[in-house]
Amino acid sequence: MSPYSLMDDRKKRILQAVTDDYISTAEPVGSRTIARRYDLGISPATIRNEMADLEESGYLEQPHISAGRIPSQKGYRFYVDFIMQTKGVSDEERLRIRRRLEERKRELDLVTEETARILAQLSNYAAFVLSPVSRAAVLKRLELVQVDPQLVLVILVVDPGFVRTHLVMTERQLKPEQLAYINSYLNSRLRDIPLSKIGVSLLKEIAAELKEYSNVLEATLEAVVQLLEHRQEEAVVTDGQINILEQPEFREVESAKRVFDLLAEDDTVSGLLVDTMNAGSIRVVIGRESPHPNMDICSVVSAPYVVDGVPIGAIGVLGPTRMHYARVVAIVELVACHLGEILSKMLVM
Amino acid sequence: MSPYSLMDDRKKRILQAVTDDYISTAEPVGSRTIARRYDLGISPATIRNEMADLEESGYLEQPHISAGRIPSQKGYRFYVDFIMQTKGVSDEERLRIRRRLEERKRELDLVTEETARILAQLSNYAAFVLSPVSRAAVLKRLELVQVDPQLVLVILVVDPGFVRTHLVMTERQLKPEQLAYINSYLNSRLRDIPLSKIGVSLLKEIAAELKEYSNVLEATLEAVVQLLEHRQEEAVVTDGQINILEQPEFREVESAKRVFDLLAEDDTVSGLLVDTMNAGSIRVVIGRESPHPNMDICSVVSAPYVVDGVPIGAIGVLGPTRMHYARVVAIVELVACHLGEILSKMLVM
DNA sequence: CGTTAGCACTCAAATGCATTGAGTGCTAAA
DNA sequence: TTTAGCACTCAATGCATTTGAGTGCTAACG
Repeated sequence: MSPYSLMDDRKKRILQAVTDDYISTAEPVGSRTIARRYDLGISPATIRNEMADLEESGYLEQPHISAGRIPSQKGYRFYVDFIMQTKGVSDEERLRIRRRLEERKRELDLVTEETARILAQLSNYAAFVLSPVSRAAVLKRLELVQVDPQLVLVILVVDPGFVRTHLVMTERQLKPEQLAYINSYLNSRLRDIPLSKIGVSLLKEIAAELKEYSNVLEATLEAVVQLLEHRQEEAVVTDGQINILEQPEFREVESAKRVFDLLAEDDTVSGLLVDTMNAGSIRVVIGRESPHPNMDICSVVSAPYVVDGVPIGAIGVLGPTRMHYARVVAIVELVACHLGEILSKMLVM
Repeated sequence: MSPYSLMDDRKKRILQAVTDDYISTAEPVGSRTIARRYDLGISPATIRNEMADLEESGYLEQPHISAGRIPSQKGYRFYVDFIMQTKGVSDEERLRIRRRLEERKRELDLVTEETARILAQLSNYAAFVLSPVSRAAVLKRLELVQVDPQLVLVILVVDPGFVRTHLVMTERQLKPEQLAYINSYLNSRLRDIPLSKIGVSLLKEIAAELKEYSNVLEATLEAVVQLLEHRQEEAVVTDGQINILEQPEFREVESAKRVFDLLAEDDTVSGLLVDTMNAGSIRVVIGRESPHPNMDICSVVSAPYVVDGVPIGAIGVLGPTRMHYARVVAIVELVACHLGEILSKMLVM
């Protein structure tokens, strides 16, 4: 028997009322309150009966016997899936989002940072952005520049969208012709190769072919590996952690600390975002639905962003389980959409 | 009359006992406790009398009339200036610091991040690092590389120690000779010029001289300005904010939030570090000695780090006024010293 | 038969009050 | 000058009481 078969329309409206009210007040909601505040045309007694049913089937729970009800995990889940209507974002806000992103269009890092900031400000929760990684990303160019008798600058240009540099010490200075030769050789071997194909083995092969320059090359190629890895590490940008402290459920420092710990472990957050990216659609993870123990008191709304129909990253908002889902879902969806559009302009180059 | 004239040796020892005890327990200290825990050879009554004197002259205060004493701001100041002995750091720790820094020696950003992390871990407070900026920094090289028909990569190499890149859109593709010409011209004008001298006026002048390429140059030079500014913004790296939540004085979320707000405003922290760098020596700022209102419940220990005798940056630790000054001062001094040494190896190139 | 009113019941939170204990200042004795 | 003794203060603690919002159950109502 599906659990939802028990859910008639009136129960739905009551669950909605309880959830809406609890989301905005953070106080358990009683039957009287609902009868007063929401015009359902039924008496507190009837509401009590319905609430008892809802509790029995697991959508509501009582912190203690003589308190009002609050939504359970299952209740939030039902609310998110079948009840709430995502709240439209005002045109003005929409415009502001777009404008702020446009302004930062120049550099990829800045766009992701700005996105995180926008999300945090709009949602009033903590926000994070997984930087765009493209499976199709290719090494566009690899350049060595002698900047000093003993220093070579390695420049990696990756398409779509980022540039990394690294300084390498060399023992002897290379002549310009030598450098030019190495450059053109490296580019002939590596240009337009997908990053995923560039591994230690390929690089070793190249080093062997150019072994007269092994001196420079070893360090250089090691740097290449590092740079490509380093990018992965850096992939998550966070903002708005402070907002966590505004939430009444985190008034006790203990619980706040658990959330901060959660945010500090990059793995957890980035894993979640990667999952969302792969899933390819907006996701709402409520409390213990996530395996992570510190997540039990939190929910996360996350969405991938898409360029040319391919998800290349994801964004997310983390708040208490009592999260303003309707609004946050709308915001996350909207921001993800704008971000995708902006990036598609930037990355198609 | 100097306030210190009243401070005989016994008073000093009592102030030390009170401060040490309060620093480790976070509880107001009474005369009995001191008599028991510290072997001063005097009775609680005597201690009471001395404490009354110390309170009168402003070194101690009472949270309420029937509680023990805690050090006042002035008390901490005296403790820091005249009483405490900075606590040696174990050789093992010393070695670990050095090794961790050595590992990250490759890239400047990584060194500052690692430094912040080390400081936070050792001190158990929040830590920050002002990235090295050298007044003597010069633009070592400015290179334009065509990476795509419509994209030019601007590379800035600054000595000492960092590289920035930026992508610029161009309307038409430049021929290699043209690019080479621009490159060599720009380098002839800008190479080895101190960053502080590179302003809008100089760049405008150059743009005028090369006005046949104004198309590319405008965007490029604008990017140069942005990059040099952007570096300033990014200058402070922070770590260990979570440690703040461990401190009993921040158990109330309100006060924790004030500190987080403080840390979130980059200006405050970076201003403080810049001051320290300019001052050229270790500084301890206690509570309201700082003008910033949210600092009243905090203290900061900060020290410049020095390359070739010149302070080029600063590091700092922020904790509650009840900070473990002796230990933190030792740590900050030590880390600053190691950082300076590591950087001098990196930057002299 | 679903809905509502009434009522007894529950329990967290707030309130009031006495107790405890760590701490103080003052005074007088050592 | 130091210390012992003593009266005093006051935050914190514990405990009983009250309050009030909320519930479940039952019986009456349309």
